[in-house]
Parts: sequence; C-alpha cells; structure tokens
Amino acid sequence: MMPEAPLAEKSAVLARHAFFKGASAGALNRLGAHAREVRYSAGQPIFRKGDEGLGLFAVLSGAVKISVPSPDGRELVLRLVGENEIFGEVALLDGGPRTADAMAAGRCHLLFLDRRDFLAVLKEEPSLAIKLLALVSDRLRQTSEQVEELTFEAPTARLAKALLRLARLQGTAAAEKPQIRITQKELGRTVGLSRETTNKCLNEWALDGALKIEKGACTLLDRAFFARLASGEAP
Amino acid sequence: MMPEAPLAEKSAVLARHAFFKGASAGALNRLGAHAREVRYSAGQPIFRKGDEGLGLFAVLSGAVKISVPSPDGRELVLRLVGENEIFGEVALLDGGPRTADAMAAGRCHLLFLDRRDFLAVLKEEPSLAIKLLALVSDRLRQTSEQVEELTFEAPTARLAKALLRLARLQGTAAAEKPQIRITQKELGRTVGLSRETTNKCLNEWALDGALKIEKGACTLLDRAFFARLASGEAP
DNA sequence: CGCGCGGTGTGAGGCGCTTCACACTGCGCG
DNA sequence: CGCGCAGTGTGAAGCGCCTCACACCGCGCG
Repeated sequence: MMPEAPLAEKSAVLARHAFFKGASAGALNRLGAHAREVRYSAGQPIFRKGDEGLGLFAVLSGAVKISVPSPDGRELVLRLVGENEIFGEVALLDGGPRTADAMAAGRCHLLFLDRRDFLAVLKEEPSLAIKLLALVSDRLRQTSEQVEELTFEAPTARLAKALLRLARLQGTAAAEKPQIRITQKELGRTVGLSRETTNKCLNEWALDGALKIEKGACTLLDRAFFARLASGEAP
Repeated sequence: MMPEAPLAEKSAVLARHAFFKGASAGALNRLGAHAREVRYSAGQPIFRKGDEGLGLFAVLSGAVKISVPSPDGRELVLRLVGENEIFGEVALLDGGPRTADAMAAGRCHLLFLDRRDFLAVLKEEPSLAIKLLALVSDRLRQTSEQVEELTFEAPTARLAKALLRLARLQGTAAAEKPQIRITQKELGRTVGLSRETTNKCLNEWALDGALKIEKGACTLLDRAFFARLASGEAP
C-alpha cells in the first residue's frame, strides 16, 4: 500500500481534477482534509448496488465500469467513467443506497470524498453546487435518452448506437477509425442482446465492410454507416 | 385570462409550494418578481421535446403529463406531475432543449420561473441548490430503475408494473381496488407492447380474477397478484 | 334509421430473438 | 506438452411478440 499523500498535496490533486476546477482554495482544503486516495486493480469491486452510499469518487487515473446486475446474472453496463470524471453522485446526494455496481475496469487511482464533508462544503460553495447540478442533469438527459432508446428502437439500432457511444467513451473517438476494446459478450449485455445475436449482427456488418472484428475488440471502418443505423434507417 | 397577481402575492404563492419551503424571503421575492402564472386546459401542450428550455414550472394545481414521442407516432409516458411538484428542471439547469413533451392532463395552474433568474438565485441560496440536487438525483434514481426494468424485465412484468404505477399516479392509489382510466392501446404504448398483446395479457389476468376490464378502463382486484408479477415471479 | 368510428376480442402467419449445443481458436499455466 | 478457459463462429429448435385480418359492440351523428 502506498503511503497517503499529505493534506496539501491532496488538495492540489483535487484542484487538478476537472470537476473541481474553479473551486475556492478553502473548499479544496476542506474537501482534501478528509479525502482518501484509493487504488484498485482490474476487476476489483469498488461498491455494489444496494450498498450504503457514503460518498463520491473522483477518478484520477484509470477507468471504472458502472453497471447493474440482473437477478439472473446478466449485467447492463451503464457507463464507463474515465480520468477526470466523477461517479457515485446519486447516493452522495440523497444518502440512499447505491443504484449500481462500480468495478475497476483496469488499474485505477481514485479519490474518495465523504458525503457529509461534501454536503457541508456545498452549502458554502454555490458554484460547486451549480456545477454538480449541471453534471447530474446531464446524466439525467443521457439516462432519459436511454429509456427512449430502449422502448422505441430496434435492437440492432441500439447495438449500433452502443458502438458509437463506446467509441466516444473510450477516448478513441477522435480517431478516424476508432477501435473499441470490448468482448461481444459484454457488448451484447450493454444493449440487452444475447452474445450469439450480437455476434451474428456484427458479422453481418463486417461483411458490409463497415466493421472489422478482432478478438476482444472491433474497429469502426465506416462511422456514417453506424450513424445511419442508429437513427433507425435501414442500411 | 385572469389578471396577474401582484408581486407580493406571487412570492406568497411560491412560499406555499412544497419545493420552495424553507427558502429565504429574499430568494422568494427575487423569484416571484419574474414568475408568471399560467393556466392550461386539458390536452393543451405546455412545451414539446426539442423546444428551447427557458425555465422551470411549478404545479400549483392540476396535473401534467410528461411523455416522449417516437418517430412512428407511439408515445411513452414518463411521469405524471401533480400538485406541489415541479417539472422542466433538466433544461432549466443546462439550458439545452427540452427532453420530453409536457401536456396538461387536466385543467392546471402553473408558475413559470425564468432560467436566468433561477440560476442567479441559486448562486446565493445554497440550500435551494441542495434541495434541487436531491430532487434531480431522485429523478436519476427513478430513471435508472426504468432503464433496468426495460432491459431486464419481461414485457408482461413491465405491464404489471405499469398498472401499479398508473394506479399510484391517477390518485386512486389509496383505494382498495383502484380503477385505472386508460385504453388498452395507450397502456400498451407506455410499455412498448402492441395493442393486441396487451389485450391478450389483460384478458388472461382477468380470467385469473385479478383484473376487471371495462371499456376505456380496468380495475385492479388483486394488487398482490400484480406486485408478484412486477417482481418477476410467475403467478 | 344506417353509417362510421373508437375500443375491444381473437386467430393465422411470420420474423427475430433466445436458448442450447457444439466446434474452433489462441493463450496461460501446471 | 496437454489441459482448461475465454472469446468467437454457427446451426437447430422454440417461443414470444408483431402484423395483418376480421368480427363485435356501443355510441354519436347526419
């Protein structure tokens, strides 16, 4: 276990995190005072759905997978949290149980902020509250979109959308032909399809030349193709 | 058109609304200064998905239906907003387009608060911001639950859930055997089922004695029956 | 009155997804 | 090395939901 960094350094670490940009020095010090640095290696659980929500996590480096488990062992991946993002904000705010599982998607370095400290600072730092409001309402936007998607759109359209979303999330978004590192099993689970159906669908697209399939990954060769599918058109 | 109430009265109206309980007099006055009272009759649109989000609505009396339209004319009912609740908060916070349609579900009396006024007050009234945060994160909780429901649960379970939810929403929740006024077509649309499938499903439940079907309505005779279905068990 | 229309009831046919079953590959490990 | 395992590729069978088609009922309206 690494030794904990001293207080001053923890506030400095906080200050570098995108979410805390612009916060006052006082707020940063108060938050840093009780912040705990934590490290996880790939696959380790960070919290589980239903756990008591004790606070907020900020990702310093690495990535975290947020997902919900189904009674029969399936899993829906809600989002991938990357560097400079935060997660665990719902339970932070209402003190209720966590709404999803969080798992380290690779080695990751996090900062944990206690709920009570955070709320205390929030009371005196409206700008932080407003920032958080913007963030939470953005989440709400995305989640609502997901609800629409699930009720209205065809499974294959959802799959195409998921690929585009993953390309955006995995940082390779800017690339001409983004490569997405995910297994077909996981991919299917994020949209509620079986592995087999996912596989057949991907292979069809590969035949169309829009996709390259590798082991544990696939590469989008023709983004416009997927954009069309995602908006409900036939290819 | 009713004449507008004077400023003092509008702040007083605000103060009586559950969401603004505990706000300072100064904040209420500032919000009240630009608040507009608006009235709608049944079926009138309040805003549409994609409209510019200019502000927040508070329901003084009546009810508002929040729904999203699908490209092919279907409709998903997200929530029914009742007295002492607020809606339109997402677009309020990030200034983006409205994420759903809002329609008066009956005659209703609303208060409209401009986005810029609201944000200005928020900056100086952290307690209001915290209240809003709690509210938005609660919405996020519910919406996430809906996402889970849609990906994991069987259509019939969703239908059962929808009936329970509608019973709760239509005010007849307290009744022993709540009657729900909705056509089978609409009901199907709220869970993404065809009218025919909905019909067959309801008839099966009616045979089990759990449900009474009338024209344009149905009555839950056995709530426990639906609660079981909703939690994924076989009847 | 007859007609249209909205809501409901019901069957036939078809398509898509699921489950199950099995095969092939590459790779880590004892 | 051989073994197991994770990931992928594919086919058969089955089931649930959708679409289409049609029938019945009650009601408003010309």
